[in-house]
Amino acid sequence: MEDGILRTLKYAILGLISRKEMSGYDIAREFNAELANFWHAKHSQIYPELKKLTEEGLIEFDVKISGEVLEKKVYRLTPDGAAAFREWLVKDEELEPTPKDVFRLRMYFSNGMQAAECKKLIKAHLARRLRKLAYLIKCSEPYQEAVPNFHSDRFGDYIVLEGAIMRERSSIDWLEECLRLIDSVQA
Amino acid sequence: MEDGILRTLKYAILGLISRKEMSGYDIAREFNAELANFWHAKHSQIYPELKKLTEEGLIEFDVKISGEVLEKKVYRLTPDGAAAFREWLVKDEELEPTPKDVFRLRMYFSNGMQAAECKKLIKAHLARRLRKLAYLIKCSEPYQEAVPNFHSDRFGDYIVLEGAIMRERSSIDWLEECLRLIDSVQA
DNA sequence: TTCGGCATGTAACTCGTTACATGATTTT
DNA sequence: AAAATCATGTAACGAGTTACATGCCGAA
Repeated sequence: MEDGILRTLKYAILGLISRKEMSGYDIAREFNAELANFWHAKHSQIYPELKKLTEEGLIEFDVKISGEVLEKKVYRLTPDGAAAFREWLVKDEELEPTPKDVFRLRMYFSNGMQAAECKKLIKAHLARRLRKLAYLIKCSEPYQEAVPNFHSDRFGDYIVLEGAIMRERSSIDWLEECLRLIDSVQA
Repeated sequence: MEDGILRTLKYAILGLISRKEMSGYDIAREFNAELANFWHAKHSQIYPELKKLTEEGLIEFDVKISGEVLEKKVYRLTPDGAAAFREWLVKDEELEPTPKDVFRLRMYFSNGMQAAECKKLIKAHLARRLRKLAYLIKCSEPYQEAVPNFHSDRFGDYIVLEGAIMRERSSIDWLEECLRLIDSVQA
């Protein structure tokens, strides 16, 4: 009974490395691309974690040289690492606490604003959400012709992207509903 | 130009106290009731924050006695505190990074599972989400007869609850879509 | 009288961010 | 020659959790 704490970054990294060999830099790049729609991490968190996972014997690396001298550590899973990842992957966990949302917190206190102020705030937020939605839809274009096969790793990419789009649309619907409610309800 | 860091807990507490006088215990209770749908905090974080806000001159308290000796610190905003809260409330901020989601992370790596395993995991998660949705709908019942007026503090309660319901439905739609996709797409 | 809820706090720890620090390689 | 990107790390701090620690009050 270890791992009372979650260490999700650990498994995110193991999962990425299980797909293909990667350096810390590569991992950081992934965490700031499409993956960022449900997980992210900075290199300052990644490098120490890679060191720790190496010490725990879950991953190992070879040093590759780019150009003349620049060193690059390319990591892969050990059998222990692959087993640890597998075990985590199929674990059925309780719902996490709802993530914090500063905008919703503001809306909770909306009675402290003028209706006009509040609507302005919502409209600005809505514009950002619409831009984000447009970006996500653009990302999903390559998948629209044919849904990837379940056993390819593009299947995971595809479903989480679809999820992000649905989540974004739901936020937008809510914001529009808020605007309607304010108009219909202010004294 | 202070507050480069966010200190959102600070404003969540100021906002709660602005509605009515509260003790640390009361605040902790709020943070684990309906409010938990977009913000939460434990008493171990709240008490030190209250101390800090008092030192900063944003809140002040009277000690009330319950029964014979039990002391209770009832906090209220100072004028400075009210001003600081107002300023934060109407601030238009950038979109936050998408919140982390362990379940979506697992789905991203779904090609590491058998289709049957994956569907089982999704169904278990779906059941939890449906329970949560039922709970949220129950919470929203008191508001259904008449939408609260914009200037009452029940308006904020109402719209964030509606938002939580819409978000939950969107998650559920996505999970059902995932199940359909797996069925339609496995080799 | 015991149990659940009221009430307040601190300590140790994990997780995550920003900033500090360095240097090589490729592209313009 | 400069700028962007590749590449790896550490230090200091802020945010949040779990566990420790104490004690009162009201109801069954």
